[in-house]
This record gives sequence, C-alpha cells and structure tokens, in this order.
Amino acid sequence: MTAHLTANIIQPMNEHSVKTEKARRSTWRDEKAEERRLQLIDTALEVFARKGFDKTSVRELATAAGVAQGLMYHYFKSKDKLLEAVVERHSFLPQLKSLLATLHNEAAAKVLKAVGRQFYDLLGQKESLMNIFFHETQSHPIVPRIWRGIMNEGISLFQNYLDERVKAGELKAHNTDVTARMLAYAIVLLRAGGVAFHQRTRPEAFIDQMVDNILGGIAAPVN
Amino acid sequence: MTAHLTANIIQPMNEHSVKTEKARRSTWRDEKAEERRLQLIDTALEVFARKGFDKTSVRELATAAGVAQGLMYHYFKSKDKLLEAVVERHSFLPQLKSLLATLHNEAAAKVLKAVGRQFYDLLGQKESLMNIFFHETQSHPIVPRIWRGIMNEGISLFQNYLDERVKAGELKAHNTDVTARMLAYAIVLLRAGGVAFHQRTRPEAFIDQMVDNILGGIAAPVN
Amino acid sequence: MTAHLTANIIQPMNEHSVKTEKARRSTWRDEKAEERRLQLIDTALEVFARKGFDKTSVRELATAAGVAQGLMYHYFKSKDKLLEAVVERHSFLPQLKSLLATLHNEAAAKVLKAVGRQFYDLLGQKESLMNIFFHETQSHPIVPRIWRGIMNEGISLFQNYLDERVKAGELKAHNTDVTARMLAYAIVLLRAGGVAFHQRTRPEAFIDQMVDNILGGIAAPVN
Amino acid sequence: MTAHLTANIIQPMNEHSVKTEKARRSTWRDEKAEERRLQLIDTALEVFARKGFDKTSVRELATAAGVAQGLMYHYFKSKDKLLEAVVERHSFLPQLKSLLATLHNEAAAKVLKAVGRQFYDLLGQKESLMNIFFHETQSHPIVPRIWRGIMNEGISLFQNYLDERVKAGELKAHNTDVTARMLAYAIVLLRAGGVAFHQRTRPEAFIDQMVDNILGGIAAPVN
DNA sequence: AATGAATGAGGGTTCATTCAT
DNA sequence: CATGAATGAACCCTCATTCAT
Repeated sequence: MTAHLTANIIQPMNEHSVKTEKARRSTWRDEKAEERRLQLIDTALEVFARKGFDKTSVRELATAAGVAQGLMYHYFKSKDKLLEAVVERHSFLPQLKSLLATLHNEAAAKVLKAVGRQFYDLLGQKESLMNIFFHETQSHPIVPRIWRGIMNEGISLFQNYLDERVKAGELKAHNTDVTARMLAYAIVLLRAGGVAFHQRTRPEAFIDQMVDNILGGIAAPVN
Repeated sequence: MTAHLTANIIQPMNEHSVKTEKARRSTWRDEKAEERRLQLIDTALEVFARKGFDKTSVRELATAAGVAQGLMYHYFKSKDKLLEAVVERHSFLPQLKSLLATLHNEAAAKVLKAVGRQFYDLLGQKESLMNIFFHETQSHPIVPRIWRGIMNEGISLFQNYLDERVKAGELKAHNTDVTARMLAYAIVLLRAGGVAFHQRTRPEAFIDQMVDNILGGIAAPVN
Repeated sequence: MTAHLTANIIQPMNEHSVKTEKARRSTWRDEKAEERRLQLIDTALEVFARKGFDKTSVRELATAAGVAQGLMYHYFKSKDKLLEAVVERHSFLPQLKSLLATLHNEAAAKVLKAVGRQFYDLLGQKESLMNIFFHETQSHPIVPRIWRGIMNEGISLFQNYLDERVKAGELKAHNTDVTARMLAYAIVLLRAGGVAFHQRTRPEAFIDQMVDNILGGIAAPVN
Repeated sequence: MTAHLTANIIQPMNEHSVKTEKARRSTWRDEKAEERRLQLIDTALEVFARKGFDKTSVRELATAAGVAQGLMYHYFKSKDKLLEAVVERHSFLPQLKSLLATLHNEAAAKVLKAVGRQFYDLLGQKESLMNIFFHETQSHPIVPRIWRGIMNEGISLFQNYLDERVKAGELKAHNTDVTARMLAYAIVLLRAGGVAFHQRTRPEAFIDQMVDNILGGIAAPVN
C-alpha cells in the first residue's frame, strides 16, 4: 500500500488530472451532502406540517429521514435553524413572481379569474408550507417574514394589473390596494380556511363569482 | 379531621339545620370554586395567547394565577382540557349573534359598512382568543370546531342580510354565499394578518371601500 | 367529608390554634424539604469528590440520593448551582475561625505546632471538599472564591499569631506574611499532595520539624 | 489504487532503486507525520490548559489545529491517549534535572535562593501543563504519575544540595526531607495558588525571605 | 494521510402529572 | 380547597468515535 502511494508521489499524473480528480471527489461529496441537506429539509417540511413544529421531536425527524438523530446537527445548528431552512427553501416566491409576468392587455374578468385560480392552485401545491405559516408564526420570526413576502407579492400581483387596467380605461380609478387585498385575502382563506370550516361554493366558482361581483357590483341596476 | 370532631362536640346541630347550612355553604363554596375556575381560565387565555400553548408550562400558568401548580388539576383534568375550557368560555358567538339582530331594512351600503366595522371590532376585542385560534388549531380538535362556529356565524350575519336585500330588490339576485364570505374573509385577515403583514389602507377605510366595490363594482361605466 | 369541613368553617377553633396548626404543618414540610436539600448536597459532595463534577451526571447524583432526576431541579436550578451549594455549605471557614480564637500568649513552638496539626486535621476532615477545590476551580467561579477565603483565613491564623509574638519579643521582627504562608502552603500540600506524591516523613513529625526549622533556623551555629 | 497502476506502467523501477526510494520517502513521511503529531499535541496542551480536558471537544481540538476531526484518530487512539501524550511530551523533568547539575559548593543562602527562583520560573514557563496537572488528576492516572515524578525531582533538587551542605558543615544535621519539601511546596503553591488567592509579597522577595527564615530562623536571639 | 459524513449513547434540563399532607 | 414535593418520560443537543471515500 505504502509502495504504490510512493510510486504515485514519484510519478504523479500531470497537474491537471490531479486537480480535476481532487475537485471531482470533493464535488461528489459536496453533492451528496447537499442532497442529504435537502432530503432532511423536505422530510422536515412534511412532518412539521403534519404534526406541528413543537410536537415534532428531532428524533422523529431523523427517523422519518432514515438517519441518526445526531446527523441533524451536522446539517443544521438547531431545530429552529432547520425550520428556517425549510421555510426559506420552500418559499414559492419565485413561482409567484413568474405568474405576474404573463398578464397583460387582456380583459379584466378573464385575467383576474385566471390569476385568482392560479394563485389558489399555487397555495394548494404548497399546503404543507401554508400549514407551517399559519401555525408557527409566533416563535420563529423568519416564518412571518417569509409569509409576509409572499402575501405582499400576491397582492402586488393583483394590484399592478389593476392599476394597468385603470390606466387603460377599463376600470374606474379607485384604491386598487383594497381591491387587490380583497382578492388575495379571500383566496388565502379559501385555502387555509378550508381546513377550519367547510365551504359551500366550489373554489373555482367562488373565484369566478368574486371577480364578477367586484367588477360589476351587486347592486341592482337603477333601471 | 381534628377540627371536625371538635366542632361536632362543641356545637351539635339538629339534622335540619345541618342540611340547610350545608346547602347554603355548598352554594357559597360552589361560587368560590367557580370564581377560581374562571380566574384560572382567564389567566390561561392571556398567557396562552401571549406565549403559545406549548411554550406555556403549567407552572407558569399557576404562577400567573397566583396559585400552586397542583391546584390546576383540581379544576381541570389536564392542560389540554384547560385549553378547551378557555376556548369554550371565550367563544364570542353570543355577541356575534346579537350583532345580527339589529340590522334590518336599511340601505345596504350603510348597513354592510356598519356591520363590517363591528365585526372587525369584535375580533379586535378578542385578540387573545384569535391568537389561539390561529396557532393551536392542529392538536386540539375543539379549537377549530369553535372557530368554525364563529366563522359560520359571521358569514351568516352577512349572508342573511344580503338575502333580505335581494328580496327587497335592492340587490341583484346572486350567490350571496360568495359575497358574504368575501366580506368575512377579508375582515378576518385584516385582523389576523395585521400581525403578519402591514396594511397600507386603514381598516375602517378598507371596509368602507370594500363594500362600495362590491355594491357598485369597479368596472368603468360603459356609457 | 364536605360535611365536617363545613362544620370546621362554621365553628372554627380560636385564631391562635388555627395559626399554630397551619404554621406547624408548613414548618414540618419546610423541615422535610430542607432535610432533602441537605441530603442532596451531601450526596453531591461525596460523588463530585469521588468522580469529579463533569464526570458525574445528574442522573447518577439522583440515583445515589435515591430520588428521581427531576427532583434535583426542584431544589437546585442547575447542576452548577448544586455545586455552588455544595461548596458553600461545606466551607469550613467557621471552624477555621474558631481555631484562631484559642491561641494566645503561649510559646511559639508549642502553639505553631498545635495549630499546624489542627489545620492539617481540619483539611483532612474536609477531604472531599478539598478534592473539589483542587479539580473544579476552572469552570465555576464560586469554587476558587470560597477556597481563597479559606486559604486567607488559614494564613491569617498563623500571621496574626506571629505578629503577636513579634510584639511580645519572642520572635524577630520580620515579614510575617511570608512565614505564615510557608506554614499554610506546606500544610495544604501535605494534605492535597498526599494523593499525588507519597511523603517520606509522617505529617505530624513534618509539621513539628517545619516549625523548629523556621523558629531556630537550620544554619550551623557560627562557632 | 488507480494511481499506483499508472505509475507502475509509466515508470517501472528496478528493485534496488525502489527500495532506497522507499526508505528515503518513508523517512520523509515519518518526519512529516511526527511533525503533525507534535503539532496536535502542542495545540492540545494549550486548549486543554485553557478550557479543561472535559470541556474541550475533539472537534475544537481539530479546528484549533487546522485539521479535520477524523485526523485526530490517525495519530491518537482516543482523546484520553492524546492527553497522555500531551503530559508525557511536556513533562519538563529533563530541564529540572539540569538545574540540579549546576549548584555545588556555594553558600547555601545564595544557592537556595537561586534554585528557588529557577524552579519558580520553570513552573511559570510550564503554566499550561501545571493547569492540567491540577485539574485533570482524577480521571487519567498518567497525569498524577508524571506530576509526582516532577515533584520528587524538585524535592530531590533541594534535598541533595542540603545534604551536601550538611556534610560540608554549613548546615546543622537535620531531616533535610522536611526542609526540601517546605521549599518545594511553597514554591509550587506560590505558582499554582497564584490563580486561586492573591499574594501579598512578590514571589522573588518571598523566596528570598523564605530561605532566610529557614536558614537563620525567626526566633529572637537569646543574647 | 486526510476528510467530514454518520452514528448513537448520554448529557443537562423541562414538564405534565400525581399524591401525601 | 390547596400545597408543593416527587416522579419519570421526553426533549434538544453534544460528543467521542468510526468509516467510506
């Protein structure tokens, strides 16, 4: 063993190959480690959402991920930091922003309904995260911070579009912040409240009608 | 034990007087006991709201109430049962129902704005309870049950009125469930979300404009 | 059960007897608690001395005391505080001070030998504590603080006496601090070092000769 | 493994050259390894002295030495063995012995003062090690063993000289073991105790006076 | 030789709950 | 009714150590 290592030193491969070899190895380890990290985060997302942060022990988390408890602390400084990592990683702000980009110059009724549904769907895909947002707000400041970012983006999504349509003359000049929030708030509670209280109207129909209400009003025509 | 023997020897009573005494005393005792119970519940409401259920220890609760920890278990079988008692006692469903009674045969704009504000105010007065509703939903089934009751009542509050105004011809015939929920959801998040993300428009103005939006629509007049 | 308690209320004993009853009970509990506290401290002294503070787990301590681990934290806020309690309680400063009181106006040789031995004996009786003094100095500031107090007292013990004898003309005028420390240091290491390195001369003989050396010197008479 | 095959193919060597190469390389490797070993030991000495053995984790040790934790276990079988290596390597017995060699046939006052100071200085230079001696005696038998060796050497240092001076007629015949220990003990505590309790007299003056006390005595001349 | 991922035992501590008084 | 001593399970976290690379 010593012998061939010696040979190796005496007759090393050219510098390039040595370096790449080293780099590749280290990269490989790093990749594996990053994979682990993500696996642990994803497992945590699921379990936290299901059982709540406080009711989930690190031991459970580790078991759910199929690793030893100690390993959690190799990747995260504390249970709290793990929660932060979860929330940061799964923040769907990017997806939300991309929604914004696509809507222009279409009739308000059509656009608002479409965007409303997409927003609703997005929240649905992130149900676990939403659960965390709603339940772990108190103790961990990062949770409301991220949630706030998402809400603000969601509201902007609507408001920017509304402003545009006001300029285009399709909508009355008015406080679009209020309108945007009405939409956003309703959609959020349509999702989150779904757990807490049953809905009578199907979500899609709800969104459609909500948009119609807001656009046309519900007052009877004066004649 | 020693005491009772002494008392008996010194002052024997006929059976009748003993009984009435007993009854009166017993009532007095029951009242005292009920007072204590309520005191413990009220303290718990406050502390749970501030620190969260899981982060609050029975010892803290007892200290905050100025009693020994052991006493908690004379009044409540467990910490969980205490939470249930808190939520049950402070459910403001009655207040909510009384809101409903006062509104009839007035112009929709005026009524909806007034009711909206009152609902908003009520939620504000019950901030501690709201906190519990939002954070302790998962582990204790009674929490979402009560919350659901309140939400449904709040929604009915609006919907019944809307139905009435539709019949009266002031409003278009439409799915009033949707309209009612829009209002209720927005007001709830106006309250609860206030912690999570800042509002740009003041709540009262928000409610007023929301009602106007819904009644008159935001679409530009075709003319 | 309720019945006689009620009777008790109706016909209470005179105020005095009630108070003493209450006081006695509470005193009894307090006494039991204090006993426990001391028991835990004494057990800890022994175990810490034998195994060292860091190598002793709270679980072991509890087992050695025959109680549940949780109880430790009913009496002491932390393991560190327990150590402090141990050191404070067993500080033999009072005993040391009482040694001081007895020595006056006797021949230096006799007195110093006697006091030296008594000091040595006292350290011997407090072997466990000495062990703690020597090993746990680093992490817990209270340990060196107490130890310092004891050493200073021990040194004063000798120095005050020496000063007195200088005044009395029995001893030369000289820096008695140095002499006092020589004696104190030697006796301390005679004790503590006993563990680390064997002695050739018996402690009593050692002390006697040490005193003789210091008093008469070891230089050969000049002629 | 891949490397060795490559090397062999590219540059086969005759047996002789391989062997000498091997030997030279091996020496070079051994030197490097020994360097590392010493580096790890020296780092450990410092950190152990500063934080205490138990409070120092292998990770910290590795970080302080700038290597990965795993590497510690290539050089030392366990953390305990590392401590042993530290104590063994830094035992300053040789330095102590060399002190002994220089003192002969000089006046006792001068010599004892000089040796006392040198001993005191030596202990000062080895402060880290002294710290370990004082705090980690319990769990690791090698620690008191080494410490004992040093103390005995220090005592011999004085005793041998004293015996010589007795023979030379400069000193009275007496139990020189006691005198030697008085000196050694006082100097050790002057060092180690310095941490625990403040001194009033400066160390050098202390040593000088101590020697004077012992040589000339403190008793007033009878005249 | 060197890395650092992975392990799992054990650490100090908290806490809901019980119970003798 | 009220106390607080006592319990023991569970918690988060640290750590010495091993091992694949």
